[in-house]
Amino acid sequence: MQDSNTFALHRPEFDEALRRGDGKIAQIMTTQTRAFRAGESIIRQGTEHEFVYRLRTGWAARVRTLPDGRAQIILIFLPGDLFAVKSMAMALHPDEVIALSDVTCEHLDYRKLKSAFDQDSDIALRCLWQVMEEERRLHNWIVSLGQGNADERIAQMLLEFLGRLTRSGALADRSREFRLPMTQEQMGNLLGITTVHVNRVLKRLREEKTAVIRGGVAQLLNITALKQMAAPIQDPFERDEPGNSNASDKQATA
Amino acid sequence: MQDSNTFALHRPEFDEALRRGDGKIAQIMTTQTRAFRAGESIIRQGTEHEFVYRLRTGWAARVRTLPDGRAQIILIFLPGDLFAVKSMAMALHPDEVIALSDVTCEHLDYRKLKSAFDQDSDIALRCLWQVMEEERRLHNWIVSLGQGNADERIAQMLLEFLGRLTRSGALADRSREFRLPMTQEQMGNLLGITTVHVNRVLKRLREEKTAVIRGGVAQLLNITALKQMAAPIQDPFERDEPGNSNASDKQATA
DNA sequence: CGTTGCATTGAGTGTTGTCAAGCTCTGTGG
DNA sequence: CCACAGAGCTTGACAACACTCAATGCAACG
Repeated sequence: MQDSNTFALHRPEFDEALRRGDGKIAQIMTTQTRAFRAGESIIRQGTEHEFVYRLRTGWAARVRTLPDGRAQIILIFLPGDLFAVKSMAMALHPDEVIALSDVTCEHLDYRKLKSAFDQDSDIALRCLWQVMEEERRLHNWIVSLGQGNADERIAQMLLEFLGRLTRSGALADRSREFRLPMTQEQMGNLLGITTVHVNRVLKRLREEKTAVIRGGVAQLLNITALKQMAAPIQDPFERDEPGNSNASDKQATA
Repeated sequence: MQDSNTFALHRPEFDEALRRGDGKIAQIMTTQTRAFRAGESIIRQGTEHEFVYRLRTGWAARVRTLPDGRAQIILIFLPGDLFAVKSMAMALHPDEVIALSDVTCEHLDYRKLKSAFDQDSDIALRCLWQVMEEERRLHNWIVSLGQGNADERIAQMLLEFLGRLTRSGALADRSREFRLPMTQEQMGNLLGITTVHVNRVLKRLREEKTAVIRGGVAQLLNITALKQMAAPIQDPFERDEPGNSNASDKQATA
């Protein structure tokens, strides 16, 4: 979260406060650390919860499991993200949060965070920002699910991961390869399509040398092509973000 | 927003503060009122915005319009809702907000709200709550779009409207009829299906005497049937909400 | 009466889902 | 070292839900 682009979309006058808040939260949370294995449940559906979490390493996902066994992944959390900020105002969690890979995360009693929240506007702003940034992603995702076909959704997903990892500093600026700790079934649950269809699209992307997703690693070989695929449903701002789309992308694809 | 059920899902210790915050915000905003006709744009896509709004009467929607002309309605605002709370932290609006019916709303410079926010924790909590409640609805909507078929989505939409209107006090507790100021095209844009298909499902609901949507008015004739339709994708908490599902519903359907 | 916006309906198409089988890889235990 | 099991990936054949295109109906309005 050191990268100055992290807060690029937001009012400049808050940038400093947000960065301070980020550091402060990381600091007050650092005393309480927990580890989870891939597949474990970090927060269980329907439980009362007392904690706000900060993901330190690994990937996690918010999942809603339906009575008939279907599941929808609502949101993916990457290192640096806060989650269950809602604990501060909601009694019960409607969804489960599971570890997609091995995970370490810090947590803090929501009452403690709430009092820090009241006393320190940097911390309040950082929490608010997390909620708003998530909301922005949720909006994008709704557009994706509502209007996009399978190709568009998959391209959008890959670009979102690349962008978030790059902006959070977890990835070298020019790197187009990252660990993607999700099975095709999980991708299907995120994208609202079946495993079989995820597989068909990934196969085509591989054949077309656009992207190779294999063994938990994603290589985005042709960013331009992915952007063209995702373009119809893309967040209008996403295109202008630094490190995400610029001249070098187009050159890199030749 | 007088109804005590409004905040039923949330930690009881905050209920009072939320209600106070709601009143205070309504009060400080009440000086600045604007009116819009159905179809007008309240906030334009991509513009810089200075205001936070509170919807007083009428329905509004957050819409993302895609380059190729498709549109997705991301969220529906009903009377009492705050919107563009994000103005406090984001410079540009990625989406448009349009008036679905004739609308009146109050607004306030985000800086003024921000300073009220800093000085009064009731107000801060009310803003935070708005964002979180929206997030809850967004989560539900993602499940709906990702996992539901057209029938399930339409049933879910109708029940959500009924629940929100009832909880906000805009509707008598036992009433199953409300103004629904949306065209079938707009419903399609909300539900992620085409106008033609919306029409076919509504026709069937009408024939089955489950619900009649006509001339901007919705009559939910058979709530139980609608709940059965929506059940597979329903928010687990939604079922337990007061005024939404209870014995009287089942009786009312015979 | 035209016109305009919205609702309705039909016929044909296609993207995606379903079902089912086989494959690959990895770890484990004999 | 091999056999086996299990998880995840891959593929094919077929079905279906929803889309497209296109026409018509209908009411409100100038």
